[in-house]
Amino acid sequence: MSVDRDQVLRSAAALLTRKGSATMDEVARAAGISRATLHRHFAGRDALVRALEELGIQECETALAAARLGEDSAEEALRRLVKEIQPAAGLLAFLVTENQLFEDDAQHEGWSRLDDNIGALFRRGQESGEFRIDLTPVWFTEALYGLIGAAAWAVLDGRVAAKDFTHMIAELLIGGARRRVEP
Amino acid sequence: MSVDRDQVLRSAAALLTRKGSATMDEVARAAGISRATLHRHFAGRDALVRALEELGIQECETALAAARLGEDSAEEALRRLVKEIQPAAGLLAFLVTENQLFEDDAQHEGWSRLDDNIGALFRRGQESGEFRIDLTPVWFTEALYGLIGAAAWAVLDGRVAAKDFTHMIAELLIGGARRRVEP
DNA sequence: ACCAGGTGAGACAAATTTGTCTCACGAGAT
DNA sequence: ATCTCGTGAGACAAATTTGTCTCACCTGGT
Repeated sequence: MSVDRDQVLRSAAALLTRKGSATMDEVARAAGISRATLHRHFAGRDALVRALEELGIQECETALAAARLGEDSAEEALRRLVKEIQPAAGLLAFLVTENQLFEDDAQHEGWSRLDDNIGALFRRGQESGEFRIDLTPVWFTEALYGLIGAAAWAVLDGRVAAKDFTHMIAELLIGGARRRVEP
Repeated sequence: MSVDRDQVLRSAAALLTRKGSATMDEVARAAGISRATLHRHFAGRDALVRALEELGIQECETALAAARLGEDSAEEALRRLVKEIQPAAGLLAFLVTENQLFEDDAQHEGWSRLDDNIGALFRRGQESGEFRIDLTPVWFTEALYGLIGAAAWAVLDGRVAAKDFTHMIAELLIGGARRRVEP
């Protein structure tokens, strides 16, 4: 029976998210295949990580497209983005810790495209008066990534409920911790 | 001349934050010492990581003590905490990615102590009416760690200015992205 | 001058991981 | 029934990393 490449990547992501130092053998066993087969599909560990990077970027781009960042208010668009990106959160949490991907000067073009699109969303929110202007869109973007990673880890460890994922991130990012006075 | 153990740990943290897969040889060279000397001070890679964990916990505890989390408003205390914890941010960013530290059931007791203290701060803010109650103290705590890590990485990559560290984290965490209407 | 302690450089074996290969097996197609 | 393709299992060498050891050197104190 032929191996489902996508399923292998997803189980690899799940394992590597928990244990970034997992060997090719462990990755193979986690996917339920032999190391030989894993090597037939991915030339080596580098190729595997690169494939995971591709998958992560692709899932993020899908999420961005589905979130229609240019429509409605920036706040609503941001909530949609967080909701749509949740399935990719675990993979994303792994990729951001894989600093091997960023240590060489030539990082994947997909990340800058994503950064630009998300940054543009925050900029739109600032220009429309929704968002504060004393924090930069770049920081908002980085903070979004950081919160997604933190939430993914907290869910994995069982410290917070998975169903609260979207609410936790979006509410904190948009409204912060301060109690809002009823209008 | 005797080696400054603390300085070795700090340079190791700086290197491992950028490249988590650095070998003992690279760590030694980064510290300006030989691999033999590095081994004389830290029995192996595990011992080195554990020592970094100890250092990180200790620095966080120092920061917590200096921030006097029980005094003034929770918001003011939180701002002090972020400010005091900034020197440990890089080390912290490395430690949270070192999931080796958490994969065994017996994690360092120091982390739970820190979590408890920080969680208590957020709970105090909720009970005093400063902070919203639809997000849990646990999530606030995780989000703080996530934002600290994200900020540390962004500063390392030059995407944001180091001098904005405290302001970025505290403002986003406390006030969120939404523009506040003048009272 | 002498000594003691700490260090650097290098050699070495052991352990681990990786990449490649061969061979046998089994499911599905013809 | 036969063929073919993909897979599992295992062997194997190469590369990497680690841990340990020895020896020479240097510096500070006596």
